[in-house]
Amino acid sequence: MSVIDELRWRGLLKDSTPGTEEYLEKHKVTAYLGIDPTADSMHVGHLATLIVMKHLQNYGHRPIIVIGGATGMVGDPSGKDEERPLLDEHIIRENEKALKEQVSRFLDFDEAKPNGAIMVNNYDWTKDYTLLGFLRDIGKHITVNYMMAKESVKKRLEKGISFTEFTYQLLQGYDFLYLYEHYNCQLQIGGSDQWGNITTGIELIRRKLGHENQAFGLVIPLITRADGKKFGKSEKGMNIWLDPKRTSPYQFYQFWINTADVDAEKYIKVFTFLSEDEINKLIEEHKQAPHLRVLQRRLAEEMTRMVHGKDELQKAIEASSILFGKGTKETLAKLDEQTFLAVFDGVPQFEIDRQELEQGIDVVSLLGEKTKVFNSKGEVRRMIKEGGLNINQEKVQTQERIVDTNDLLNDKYILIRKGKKKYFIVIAK
RNA sequence: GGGUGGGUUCCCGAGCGGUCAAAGGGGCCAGACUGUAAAUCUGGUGGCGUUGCCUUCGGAGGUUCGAAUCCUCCCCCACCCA
Repeated sequence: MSVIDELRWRGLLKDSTPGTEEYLEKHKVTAYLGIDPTADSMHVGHLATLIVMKHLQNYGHRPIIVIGGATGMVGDPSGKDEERPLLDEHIIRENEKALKEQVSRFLDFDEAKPNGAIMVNNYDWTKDYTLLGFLRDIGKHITVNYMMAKESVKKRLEKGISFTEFTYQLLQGYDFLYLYEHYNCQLQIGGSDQWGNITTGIELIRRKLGHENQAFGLVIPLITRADGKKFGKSEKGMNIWLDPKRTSPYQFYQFWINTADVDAEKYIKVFTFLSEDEINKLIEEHKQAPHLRVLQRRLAEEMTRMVHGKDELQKAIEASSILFGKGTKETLAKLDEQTFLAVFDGVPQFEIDRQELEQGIDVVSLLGEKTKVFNSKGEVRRMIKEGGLNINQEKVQTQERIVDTNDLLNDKYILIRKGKKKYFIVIAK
């Protein structure tokens, strides 16, 4: 099987420029993927293209990760309705460092291997380029007509697009040209929104270096959700990050566990490296007994292990079974402090004065006033009335419920649950 | 610069002197059912000392016993004309 076939059955191939498949079958190439250093961590939205890079590497091709230090300073209009804020150099450098570390978890950066991955920053070859030089060497080869025809530009003509963002595709096109010349990089990978930028690069290589120079592009489809919501966000719309400091491994695991059935079938192909046979077996198994959710479990396992490692995966599974399995007041009380904190890592925490607790406080003022777990007392009352409030896994029956030091777990914590799966911790200080 | 239509609670949007904490929809929250799913159904969705009181309808003033609703000025948005 060729790498293209592999990507195709996995649903990772949306489109590629003519001749890509044939070329990849006959040659080992160098392929590049650009990542914007807009944050100091990637999120699950970055995963799909990164995984394509890994597949390429597995098939003997060499991946280059390009940190968009320069392009990030300009801003890509693709898929954006409005002008983007610019990033300054200091932030970009900081972010680059963090991203480097993350990517090396996925790709093999072993320099000794012919297809060892490398990482570069386009700021390094762009920063000293003079305006005149750029206009003469690069701008001369591409017509404005060509640039205006791009979807990303066309969409913005009504609303307005700055010259800076208009130029973006040339800048990214130049990256491809530079990499082609210096790293023999012939393939660019991207999301489908990158098609326009990628083809500009290919066009630039051909026009500047001549027709015998072949470069290719390959884009993956937008990863969607069956319910139409944007993939890669938590219920609250927060990004699911790869950095455990931003999204705890437990939350990360839960993100995948909560995948809808139809999506799970799709995602397990896209995001894991399991074989086609194995995946088909899992899908079959899932259809036999959907309530066991083997697909979601396996997906969450594979992803958490890939991103956070075996130990963190184990902890996430344990935490989940305590929270969603037979979690009772008794099992909670048995947890030692360290395990408790690990399980509830990332759960919002609130503090309460210990002395007040010794006297006993009614739930309503504790949660609605003293700690602000809830926005108002009215909200707490409402929640109790609806039967959606639990303290240490026991349902709160009445508004008069008094909370005192007897409710403390490990003599320190009170576990609040709202609804089925929203947790809060109150800490006695 | 001229004109017209607008700015209402998280969002859209009704209200156009009292019966307005403000219809309806969306979203969100909870409950039932379930598989930590989907769909469906039910309830909730400004605050508080909750038969009541307080704050809210772009901003500031004013008229009135009483204003989201009327008047004045100002700010902002959309469209049209120059």
